[in-house]
Amino acid sequence: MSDLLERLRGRGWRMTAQRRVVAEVLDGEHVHLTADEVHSRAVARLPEISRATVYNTLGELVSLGEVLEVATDKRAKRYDPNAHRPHHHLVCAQCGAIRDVHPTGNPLADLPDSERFGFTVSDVEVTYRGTCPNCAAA
Amino acid sequence: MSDLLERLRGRGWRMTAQRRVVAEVLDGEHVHLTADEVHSRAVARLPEISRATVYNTLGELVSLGEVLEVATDKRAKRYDPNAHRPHHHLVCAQCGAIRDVHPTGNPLADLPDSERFGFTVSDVEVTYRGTCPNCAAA
DNA sequence: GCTTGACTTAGACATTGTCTATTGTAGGAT
DNA sequence: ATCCTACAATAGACAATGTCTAAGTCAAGC
Repeated sequence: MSDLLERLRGRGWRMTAQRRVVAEVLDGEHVHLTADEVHSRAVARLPEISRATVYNTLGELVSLGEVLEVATDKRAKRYDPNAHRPHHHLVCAQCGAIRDVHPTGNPLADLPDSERFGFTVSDVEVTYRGTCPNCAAA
Repeated sequence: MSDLLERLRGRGWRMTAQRRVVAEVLDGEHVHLTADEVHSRAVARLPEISRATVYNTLGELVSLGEVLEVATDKRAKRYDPNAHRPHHHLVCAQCGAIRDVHPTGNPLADLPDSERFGFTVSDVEVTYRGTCPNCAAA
């Protein structure tokens, strides 16, 4: 994670207490947090940090490719710090729990040219849905 | 689409002007509309229909499995009337245009048991991202 | 043609995200 | 070490999307 801070500094990021805290929150936690959850945790460490700053910082991290936005079908976007290891997601349809998964195969290769409609396809996102053990037991 | 209305009546749906209009809007259009777009088009045919009714009706159609919710990473959920033919989506990262696509292969088979964490996996959603011809030209 | 419970309505409310004008500050220049 | 300045942070208004409630309306069975 100091890796992360180093990389950011290397890219000309001005280092501020707020940005450091946001980066630390993302790094310390392996669940995928919503922007609001990031804000709550950031406030715990730096009470005067504002919502706008958290949103701005998350947006910058996404632009820089250090963090991924994940749109499960829940309401809020989630932020995934695991941007450098490609992976997909498994989501519990009932409680919303998320796990990172690594399917075999390459879905990009499964989309024939005839199905690309002239698009330049750069990325695939695979979301598996199901029921987690906890919810199945209930 | 009268198919759809038949099926719904068969399931004990009370048929109202509002519900008919929502079903017609979804059926007549092959783009994936947001709830708000559905509302706008419904209002054009039935000016006094309320937003809440459109949301309720869409939610009911989703529960009944007649329509799918699609969460691209845009802000609003989109509603996909094509629920009975399995397909995935190709999204333009710039303008948000969506196409239905039919990749080969079966992503469900690509998720080994060891990567399922005890979940009962029932569904996969694949979203390809890229740049559409229009945006590439610009 | 009644009755009744499901449906619809308007609009308040909730959640998530964005923008703006102002104030603060990191980091280079002196 | 101090000063400058552009970039960053702040509070809070605003916007977009979605949910809920209380009261009125109507489809469908009798």
